Parts: sequence; structure tokens; C-alpha cells
Amino acid sequence: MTTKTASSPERRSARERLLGAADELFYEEGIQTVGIDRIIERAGVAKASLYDLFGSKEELVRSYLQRRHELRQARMLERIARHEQPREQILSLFDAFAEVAANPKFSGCAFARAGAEARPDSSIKATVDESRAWTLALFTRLAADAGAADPQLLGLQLVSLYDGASMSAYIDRNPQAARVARTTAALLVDAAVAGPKRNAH
Amino acid sequence: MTTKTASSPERRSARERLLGAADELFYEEGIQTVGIDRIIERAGVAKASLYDLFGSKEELVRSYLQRRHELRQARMLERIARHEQPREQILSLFDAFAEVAANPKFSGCAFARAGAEARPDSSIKATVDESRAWTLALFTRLAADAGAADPQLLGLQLVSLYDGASMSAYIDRNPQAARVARTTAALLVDAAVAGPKRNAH
DNA sequence: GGATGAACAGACAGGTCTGTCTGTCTTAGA
DNA sequence: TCTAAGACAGACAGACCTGTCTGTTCATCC
Repeated sequence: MTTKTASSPERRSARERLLGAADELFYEEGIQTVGIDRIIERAGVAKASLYDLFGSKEELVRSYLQRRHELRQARMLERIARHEQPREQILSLFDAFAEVAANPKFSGCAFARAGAEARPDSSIKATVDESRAWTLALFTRLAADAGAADPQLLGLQLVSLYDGASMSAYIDRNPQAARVARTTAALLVDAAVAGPKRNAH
Repeated sequence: MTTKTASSPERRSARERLLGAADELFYEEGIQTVGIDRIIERAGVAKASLYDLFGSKEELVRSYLQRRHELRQARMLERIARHEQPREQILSLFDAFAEVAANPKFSGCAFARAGAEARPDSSIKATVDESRAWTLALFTRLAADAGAADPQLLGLQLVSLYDGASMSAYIDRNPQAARVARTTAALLVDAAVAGPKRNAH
């Protein structure tokens, strides 16, 4: 039904059920807070199966983040593809964020939270870094496409905006955060394209 | 020497040593990661003394955050007092942030990290909320002083900027983050004062 | 039909965590 | 000098966490 699991039509594979449970619990409650036992209970999977499939809790966490990252990549690229103009493409990413943040279960950026919890030398931190680097590169590319005078600067500004809004939406439960970020993004893009040096090209 | 501790001149009180150790360890490594044993070891204090003085780990965490909040309040107000113009006052807060973020032990915003780790109904979360509300109110007040067309909007924008830069400086170890935030803040302030409605007053 | 392998349940080991408790020592003040 | 309080060391209880292991069930495939 989903990927393989030849005959049993109803149930997903143990691996997918584990990743599903990990996604819900790690994301909503944090990585350190949630123990293995709660994950296997929700997934309906034996503990031995988890360790056969993933080897350790850390590797399960890494897989959970990897999957989140791939889903987010797909979501962002799909949004971008809806528009032609780079300015609209950038703003559409903030629209997508607004939709995600409106979900009552929204708990901030999974990568930011994981990065804050992880030890600096862990494989988890490496996965977080990878995802954040991809996002920065995407915003920077769009900034260049939009004709920003300094694409790297605008890229950093947009990512910061994204991070800040995500934090406010989560910690402060601020429903305006996404809208404010979109407004600010438009302002920054226009300012960067007009150029700090007065003369538009 | 510091506050009381009548006769022993060298050593600070057990309470202060505990708060000092908590400040270093909780801030650098996270609240969940650091156990009571490591704190009392670094503080050179008996476990019984900790529980006599604070009653629980949660209360120790709360006190640690409360102290951080008060120190930050003082630091921000002192910075503001150095300037007359609201615009300069706002930018001076980003200068102060740049100095803090340049410290190699900088580990992001203590309140953001604690807020991400804490349960939503805990006293820790309440302390975080208090601190964040104070900061937002401060930025909003300065935005109004600066003559922003929409002070609440500019306040939210500046706080988001602050949060985003803090995250980037910590997770990405990005040394440019503070400078970028300052640049962006100047741009946002000017845009807000000029007004989106074309006519400056 | 028998073999293979994935998934199951659940006990167990070894470690860590918070919080309690006992008892000792030192110092300040009556 | 006696007392009371603060601080000390460290054992202990009880919970929880990760990871291992044993043995069972069941579907698939040769």
C-alpha cells in the first residue's frame, strides 16, 4: 500500500510505523523527553525490531530528521514551482510557512529544536547542519534570481526572518508571526533589489 | 565579600555558588542534559544544601533563568541609556548582542532554549514567557519612540530579527549573524519611520 | 512441507536521574 | 559555654532509560 509490505494490506511496515511515531513524539515533545518505550508503544512495534532496524536511538532520530528534511525540501520546491517571478517564489515560501504554523500542533522548527538539544559532535547535529545549509542556499539562490545587490546578505536575512518567525510562532504562540515575516520579507527583497546604492539598474 | 557570608571572606554563599554553576552548565549544555550531581560538584555544595535552598531542580532552573533575565534587563537598559535618539537606542541593542554573540561560549538565547525544552505548563515556561514579553515590550516602546507608523509591527520585526540572529549565531556558528541583524534593523526602522504610506511627517 | 526471516512479547542488565535521609562539623550569637 | 543553624559527605530509594537477549508466531518461498 505504501511502499512494499507484500501481503498485509492494512498495516505499514514496522520501519514506517516507527518513523511515524518518532515524527509525532520527537517533534511535539522533544528528543530527550521521549523515550524508546513510548515510541515502540505508539508504533505497535517490538523493541527488538527497533534495534534490528535502526541500531540505536540516535540513528532513529537521525532518520526522523532526514525524512523531515526531505519532506520539507519537496514542499518548498513545489511551492516555488507555482510561480515564475523570484520575488513571488520567495514570498510563497513564507505562505507555506504560514500554513504550517497555523497547525495547532506546530512546534517550531524541528531542526532548530534538535540542534539545540544535540551535542555538537553528534550525527544529529550534522544532519541539522545539512538541512539548514540547504535552506540557506535555496534562499540565497532565490535572492540572486531576484536581482539582489548582495544575494548572500539577503539570503541570510530571509533565513533569519524564517527562524525568528518560527520561534515566535512556537514559543510565544504568536499567530501574527508568519504574516509579519511575509511582510518583512517583501520589504527586504524590494530594498535589496532597489539596492542600497540609490540607483536601480 | 559579595553579599553576606559574614566571616569566611573567600567563598561565596552556597546559594550563589549553585546559581553560578547552574548558569554555566545549564546555559552551555542544556537543562535536561545537566544533572543535579554535576551542578553540586562544580559548585562544591552538598546535595542536601541544594534541596534545602531550592527545593527542586525545577526551582533551581527557574532561579537561574530569573537571574539571567535580570542581568539582561540591566544590560539592555544600560545600553539604551548611552544614547538619546530612539534609532540609536535600538541599534545599540544589536551592538550589545554582537558583543555577547562574539563570546566563544555563546550558546544562543537562554530563554529560547529553555522554552524549547520546557513543558508548556511548567513554571520554567512561565518565566521564559515573562522575559520574552518584557523584551517585546521594550522593542515596541522604542519603536514608538522612533516614530514608527506601526510600532507593534516594528517591535515584532525587531524581536524576530533578534531571535533569528541568535539562532544563526549559535546553531550555524555564523559570525556574521549579529552584523547582518544590525544592518537589517536599521533598514526596518528607517522603512517604518518613513512609513509605508509614502508621506513622511 | 519444511526452511527462512521478519516481527512479536517481555524479562533483564546496567546505568543515570531526582530527591530523601542520616549524621557530622563549624560558626554565630545568647 | 551552650545552642541553633547552616553546610558538609555520602548512602539510599525508586523511577526511568537504553540496549540486549530469549523464545514464539506467522507468512512466504523453495
